[in-house]
Amino acid sequence: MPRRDLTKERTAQILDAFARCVVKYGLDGTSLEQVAEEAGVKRSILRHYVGNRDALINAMAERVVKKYSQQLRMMVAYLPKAGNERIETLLSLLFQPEPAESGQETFVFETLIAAAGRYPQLRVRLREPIEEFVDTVAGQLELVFPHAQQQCWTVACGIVSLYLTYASLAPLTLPQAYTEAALESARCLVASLGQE
Amino acid sequence: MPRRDLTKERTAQILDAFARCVVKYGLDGTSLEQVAEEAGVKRSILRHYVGNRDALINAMAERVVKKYSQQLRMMVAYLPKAGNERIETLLSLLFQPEPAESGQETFVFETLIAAAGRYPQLRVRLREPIEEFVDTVAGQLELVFPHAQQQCWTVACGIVSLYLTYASLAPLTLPQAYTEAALESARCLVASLGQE
DNA sequence: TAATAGATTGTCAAGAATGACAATATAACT
DNA sequence: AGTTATATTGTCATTCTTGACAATCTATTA
Repeated sequence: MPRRDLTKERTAQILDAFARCVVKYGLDGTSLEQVAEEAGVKRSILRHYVGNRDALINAMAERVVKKYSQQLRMMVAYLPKAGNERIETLLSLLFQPEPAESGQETFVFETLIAAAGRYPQLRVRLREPIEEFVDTVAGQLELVFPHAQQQCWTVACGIVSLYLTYASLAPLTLPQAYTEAALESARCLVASLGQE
Repeated sequence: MPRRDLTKERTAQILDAFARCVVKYGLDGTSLEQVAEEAGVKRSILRHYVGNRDALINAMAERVVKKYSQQLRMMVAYLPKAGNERIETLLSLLFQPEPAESGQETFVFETLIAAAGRYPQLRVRLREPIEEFVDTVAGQLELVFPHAQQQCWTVACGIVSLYLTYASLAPLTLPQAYTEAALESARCLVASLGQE
């Protein structure tokens, strides 16, 4: 007899709006009113479905983490099976010149990381996707370089680091040479695995 | 006949306080009142010497950029003269487990970068120290590997990227293994220069 | 069609943040 | 000691932000 439950839709709608606001005004620079307006709802609706600011931030972190994990899995699924090509494709996907829609995604992610110092709940929650990222890349490397798993993990760490900087410096709009250098460095790390 | 000009002292005092506040509450999460309190002055003083929020942010960016440049120069001056040792010392200085006082410094720097999207003045101003950082590292590498300057620059980009991630993930307090992996990756990049 | 649970809107009050400016105090110099 | 330029303090009005809650609307089902 009750009415259809809109919780999921509304929540998604609001969190997406929040993400866009974070890009525009910063995590602490956005008021709930702005988020509501961006989402096209009244602030009372926001309050009803998500709650206060803390709840909003936690919910968004949860959403970002899930999306990140999904994208990662999709990327791995998309890779060709041939060994060498597989790694090269992985790298070119990570360091493609247009992070496109993923750009906002990653920016929000980095913003949350930077805020982890003040929102301790985030610290715990955000470690996981980083570890997953590194482990996934390491796993792919091990497929091609089954000897020396230790070094695969180290290189994976390096690649992820390079990628994260590449993403976090995006707001500065540095010349493309920097991106290319990041990709080149990543290739260099991979190459080091084949030499011993 | 007038009174002594305190502009420099007060400004420094206020900007340092602002930096500490940014760590605690975020760039947009700190009110001018908080900054004033942290600095131990009235808000009117802050307004008198620095101005409104935009002026405060710009002034801090200026200060951070200068400090960064200084620290970089000091670090280079401190390096031993012997070629190989020189690079190794540089790396261990960058990736030392305790970024110590530099920790806050770098965090503020990254915060400003992340905000560059919303404060276009920052975008222009913050490119410079990044470029200087890369060029300086590249210069050091060229001392040891004078052939192939192109590759020195690429590797320098990689090292700086690794360092920045290492610094930006600090709020997550990841296991030390990640730091070590970053250092190891940096060494690996340097090693690649000696092989051709 | 009537009942119900949930969606949606509106409004109010308390508090925080900021900008502006008047007023006072004080060090330095003649 | 008096003058002067600057330091410092205090306060007011305006706007923004948020939390709370009452009131209304509407889809769904019996």
